[in-house]
Amino acid sequence: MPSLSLRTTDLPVRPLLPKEAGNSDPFVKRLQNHVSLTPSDFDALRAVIESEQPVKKRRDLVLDGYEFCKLCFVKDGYAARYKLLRNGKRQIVSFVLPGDVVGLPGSFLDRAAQSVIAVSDMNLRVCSLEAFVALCYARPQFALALTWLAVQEATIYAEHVIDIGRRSPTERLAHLLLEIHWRLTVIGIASESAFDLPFTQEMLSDALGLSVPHVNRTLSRLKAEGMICVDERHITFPDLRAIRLFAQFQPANPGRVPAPVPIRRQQMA
Amino acid sequence: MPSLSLRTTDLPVRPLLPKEAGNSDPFVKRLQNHVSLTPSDFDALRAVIESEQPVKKRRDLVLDGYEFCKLCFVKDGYAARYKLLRNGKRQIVSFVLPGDVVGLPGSFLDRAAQSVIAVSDMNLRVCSLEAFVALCYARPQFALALTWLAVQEATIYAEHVIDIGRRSPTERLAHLLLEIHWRLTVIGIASESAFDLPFTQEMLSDALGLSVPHVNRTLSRLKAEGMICVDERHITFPDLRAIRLFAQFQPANPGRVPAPVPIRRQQMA
DNA sequence: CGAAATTTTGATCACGTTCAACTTCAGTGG
DNA sequence: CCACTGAAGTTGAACGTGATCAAAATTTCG
Repeated sequence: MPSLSLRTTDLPVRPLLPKEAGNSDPFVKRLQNHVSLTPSDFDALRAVIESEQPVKKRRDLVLDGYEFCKLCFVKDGYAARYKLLRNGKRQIVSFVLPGDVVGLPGSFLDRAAQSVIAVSDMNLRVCSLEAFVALCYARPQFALALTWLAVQEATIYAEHVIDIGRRSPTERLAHLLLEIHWRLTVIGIASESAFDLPFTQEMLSDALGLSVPHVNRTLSRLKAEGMICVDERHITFPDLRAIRLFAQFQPANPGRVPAPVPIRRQQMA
Repeated sequence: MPSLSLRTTDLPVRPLLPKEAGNSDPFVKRLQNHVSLTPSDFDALRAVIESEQPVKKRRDLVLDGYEFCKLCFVKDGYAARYKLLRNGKRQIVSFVLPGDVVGLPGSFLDRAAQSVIAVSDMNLRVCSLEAFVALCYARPQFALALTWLAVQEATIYAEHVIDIGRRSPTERLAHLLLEIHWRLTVIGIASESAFDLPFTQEMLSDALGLSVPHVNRTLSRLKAEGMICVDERHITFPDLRAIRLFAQFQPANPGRVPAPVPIRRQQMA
């Protein structure tokens, strides 16, 4: 059984959230999609980060059923949230990309409801939930940004429910590929109509509720119909609009948090 | 096409969040599962509520693709979040129970990603997202409570993904019934091992990604195996532990928000 | 290089959909 | 009071999709 939790004392502390973090760090980038952060906010955020953790491919980061109370901001690398069932089947609930938070939602529950496994080598920035909550009390914009992230998470899950429940296998796969592409675009590591798929067909099948052979055939079908081109793991959409229409994909855009208007002025409006 | 949004001027304003709200209102009850609220907090919450809205059965509260920027706290009644697909199929993403928030997650996006329809007559307490956010800036505990609610929402969705993706129809249906039972228990309108199901088999089928006849047969199967008893819409679990084990149902318990420790003391710990 | 993981292809079959008919029941108006 | 309507639940027969199992081809990695 893989070890339960990250031991934050494993490694010497490295430079955390370097000065140019505003531009480079994918988590910060996502925060800034929702709220404006002052230099002082950056300092405060930097202060709650305990350590930077490298993680090896195939390591479990969170284990279903165990308590986990860290927030890990993914600096780079990929992971998957999944649940193993009694019958041996596995359902992948969502893919974790750079800028995502491992421990959202797991760390908010008394015990995690799913496991999270690294599907590539990763680098995480770790902080305790307690410290982050303290930050939220001091600077409510972080609490609101966190709400927005949680909402975005929920929205993605909702689309997965729709995919698996009622979309045909081709639509389903197309939709998932478009989702991944979109999320990679947001953090700036995909071009406008192509991306490198970091997941195997087995993972796709466990995410889509299909069998591996069927995912393979469905992938071929998308290729044959000219909706995608595949070279190794590099996926290109020859006509992005067309495939988005086909899969009914709408990028879910959680807007910005309304500005912190003083209550008094707001009541006048 | 049903009308887009609640017009908050339709009706004279009724008494909002009555004094005994602390005990009776299901939304307040859920908030208090996560944070402690002072009388002053109650006043502030009451102040952001614009109106109380009755809604008729079968009315759409939110329409997929349109902007919606209210938060509606469900006082009583039931609703369903769903998406209509091109092929005419419908996927229900989640059921909305008393104490839930219509507009979570819809109102946080530039345009709602799903529709919400009332499946019974309902009563809602409405406030604007903007006003609630202002409240969150002034009193961060509301922002954190909101985060916790969003996380809980995401957790429920994740279970739906697992249901639909990899659980057998019987497990799936059992799991959904247990989820509804559990959520009704939390707000105090279900007994320990029985509840009144507010949804039709057609809705269950659209939530589970199954056909209506199959839901019917699956329901019969659960009855035949003695896992549930059904009288009209009243469901009883003769052996709650057994069926929870069978469906691998774990009530997801989003704990309390860590107390607002002053930063200084926290660093000493 | 050898071993393991991943992708690809094929044949068979079970499960759940589809379609259709029928029942029951509540509400409504003649 | 009864006929009519529409919603909800129930049952059966036929069909098709996608799972399952198996094996080979290919790639990745230690």
